[in-house]
Amino acid sequence: MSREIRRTMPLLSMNIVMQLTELSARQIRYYEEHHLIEPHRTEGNRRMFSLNDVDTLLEIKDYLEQGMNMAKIKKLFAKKNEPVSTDEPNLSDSELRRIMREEMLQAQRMQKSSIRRGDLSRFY
Amino acid sequence: MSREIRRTMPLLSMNIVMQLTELSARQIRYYEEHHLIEPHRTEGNRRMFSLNDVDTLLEIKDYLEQGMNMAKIKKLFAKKNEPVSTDEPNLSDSELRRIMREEMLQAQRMQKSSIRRGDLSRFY
DNA sequence: TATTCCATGTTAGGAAACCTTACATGAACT
DNA sequence: AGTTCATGTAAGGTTTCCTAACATGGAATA
Repeated sequence: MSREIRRTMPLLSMNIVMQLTELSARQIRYYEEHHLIEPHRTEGNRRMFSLNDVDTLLEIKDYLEQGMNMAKIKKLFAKKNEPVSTDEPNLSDSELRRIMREEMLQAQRMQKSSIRRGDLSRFY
Repeated sequence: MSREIRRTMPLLSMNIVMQLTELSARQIRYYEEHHLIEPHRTEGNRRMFSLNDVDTLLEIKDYLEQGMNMAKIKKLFAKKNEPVSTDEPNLSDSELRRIMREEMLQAQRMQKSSIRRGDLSRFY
């Protein structure tokens, strides 16, 4: 399974994205308001983020820390996402999850070790 | 970030693990009771699973479908985590591939995907 | 300087998701 | 028939997340 697919699957809840990005929920929702990310929603309306969303958030964070404002960031992202456009077939969600499972099955994992809360942002 | 760390990070909530594994919450908790997985907990006592946990759950599921009971599965996992043995072939590879094939034929998940058309075209 | 704007904090009220515990059930053994 | 096993289900409680609204402090601007 390709890396890209893995990275676009909506796997992560708000809680964990806050930890991975060290952003507040308010900030994350604000950036969504500005259409910089568009997280998936569960049936119950909970946001579910992909790893790509996390990447984007980290990028936004970085730009803001550099003094860029939302308007500029928006333009920057607009340019980034512009060029490619074709009409391709869509894959169903179930297919995506199937692919995900496949990938996981192939992994040869041997041992677990637990990671303490708070370690995540350091490693990401 | 190393692969090991990626796979042991507790990123996933119950909800998404149920979807990835097609197991019920009851089942997942039951396997935890039997110490086959030990998901992390948030401060509020919510389970957070790693990709390795998902992997383990899929393995359990397969064994159960093959008619194995928990006692045997436990022993199997115990052996697996023992120091490496030189002779015996790894049967889980072919088994895993079998599950994969089975699951490919399956479908119908509940959640709609946030993955936009275009993201997958490069890979299919 | 005063005003407005921007990015974020905070609070409130409600809903969804998850928790544990306990009891129910049907299939497979004994 | 009784027991065990794996799972379902229900109840009652807690945590996490939601939206909406208002608050705020610093920057930009009039």
